[in-house]
Amino acid sequence: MIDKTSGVPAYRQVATDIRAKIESGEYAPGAPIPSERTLVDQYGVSRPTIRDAIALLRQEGALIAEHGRGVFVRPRATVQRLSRSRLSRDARTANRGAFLGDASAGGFTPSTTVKIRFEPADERTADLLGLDAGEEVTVRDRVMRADGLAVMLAVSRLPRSITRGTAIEEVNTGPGGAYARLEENGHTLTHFEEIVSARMPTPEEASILQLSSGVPVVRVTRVAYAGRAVEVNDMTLASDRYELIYHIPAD
Amino acid sequence: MIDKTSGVPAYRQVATDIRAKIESGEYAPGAPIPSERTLVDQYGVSRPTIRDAIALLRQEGALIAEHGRGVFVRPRATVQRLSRSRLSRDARTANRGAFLGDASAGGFTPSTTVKIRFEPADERTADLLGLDAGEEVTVRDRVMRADGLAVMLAVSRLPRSITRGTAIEEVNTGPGGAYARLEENGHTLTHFEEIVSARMPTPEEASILQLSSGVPVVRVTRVAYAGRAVEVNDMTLASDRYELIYHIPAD
DNA sequence: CGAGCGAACTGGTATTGACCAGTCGTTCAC
DNA sequence: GTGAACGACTGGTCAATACCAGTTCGCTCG
Repeated sequence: MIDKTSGVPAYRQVATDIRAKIESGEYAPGAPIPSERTLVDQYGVSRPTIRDAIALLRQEGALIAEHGRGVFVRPRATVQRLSRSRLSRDARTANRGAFLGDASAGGFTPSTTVKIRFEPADERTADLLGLDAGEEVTVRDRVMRADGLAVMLAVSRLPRSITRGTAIEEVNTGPGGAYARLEENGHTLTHFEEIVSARMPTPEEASILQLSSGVPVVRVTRVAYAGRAVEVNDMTLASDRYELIYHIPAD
Repeated sequence: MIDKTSGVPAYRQVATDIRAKIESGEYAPGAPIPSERTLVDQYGVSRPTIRDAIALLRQEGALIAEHGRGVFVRPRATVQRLSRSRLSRDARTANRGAFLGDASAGGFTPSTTVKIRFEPADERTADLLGLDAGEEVTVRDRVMRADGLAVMLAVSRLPRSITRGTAIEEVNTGPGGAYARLEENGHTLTHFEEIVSARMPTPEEASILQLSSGVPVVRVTRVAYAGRAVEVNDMTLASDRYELIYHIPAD
């Protein structure tokens, strides 16, 4: 099965073979593959070599290992497809915020934990919000959960000068969320800008979001404008549980 | 340095220590960390253990290994920030297509390779384009490069019934790109929908995009509508070289 | 009959040792 | 002086082996 003269490392040959068996359906999604020691016999290589192959496939997200149970083909992702296309005023007034709007569309039970703090603006925040570095900002640090499972981390920063005395500085921002409170105080929202990227999670993020290894996070930075920039929201999403949907007019 | 009684695996303790030294600046971005064999002496563990620690940090994207040279702290990503906010008719008429529009905004030299083929629609394509499975579609398979470096793979599928006889079936679609040709033929574009996710690359994608390990890809599926769905474009982007920017009106 | 213990599996961690394969500086021959 | 070759580094691969830790299930004992 393994060609030692090909120049291709043995562990890669094993990984390629297992990958092919996953794609062909011989190893079905959710089903276990043979144990490491069985694969050692099958391929005639040592256990570290088999483990290198499995590590590669785990990094690709194709396999999931469970201590004491076995190694499994990653099941198809739960397509939660939380539509994030709507930051419309209608949606805001109907719900309590953007995430709760996603929730009612996605058919899951949402919950959030919020921590409020105040801090001086760092350079990036000051730049995005048009403040001087060091000006005080209100920070809303949130963990969003869907049916109990954390799916998103979000850190909002707003100039304290426009949140003072409003429910935005409270854990519960009230009906319509922080954006509704902004509009009530004369900051009529004009548009949003979202910058999307992806990277591997830090160990802390992986722990909070309970990410299996090989699953990246999507990073979204949303800047809300009401004439001026009024909010920077840095969101970190589990890429295997969240899809972003954008609606773009043609002209 | 390593506490063998703590219950925390040695390779994780080493990884945590190296990560701290990166964050503190003791190991600077772009600079090499000590060689594996030096770290073996420093931490008093075996080489495979050191390699496990380095593998973990490579997977997190914190380190880059270069055979024969050393292991380096990943330098800050080149923020190319190719704005992809514009699918407007104005931008189309001014350039040759969406990617070339990004290019003129980003200040780099673009190049593409295109392969055209025709095939029956698979189930997903048929579903998205509102076709019967098996109907013929035109497939435009492209590799986009910025200053010679591949940054995006894109596979567009359009019903052959609306591309027949147009430059969309040619390698060079002419001024304004495929979207301009569609509009010339009576398919006035109304809106686009983009579904964004992320995952780890397949080995083939990693090879074409020259991704270092630990760098995920962003997946964007764009559906273009002209009354009906007229195009499905599956794009794969190198997340360390591309940021997506979306502009969202407030109401 | 049921609860619990233990054997036999699973993957996880770690060691020692060996050799291959790139990179780069130095040295030696021309 | 210059260029080729060598040596001393670097990381990459692989083996054989040992023991730890979580899971599962069957057998035994109450």
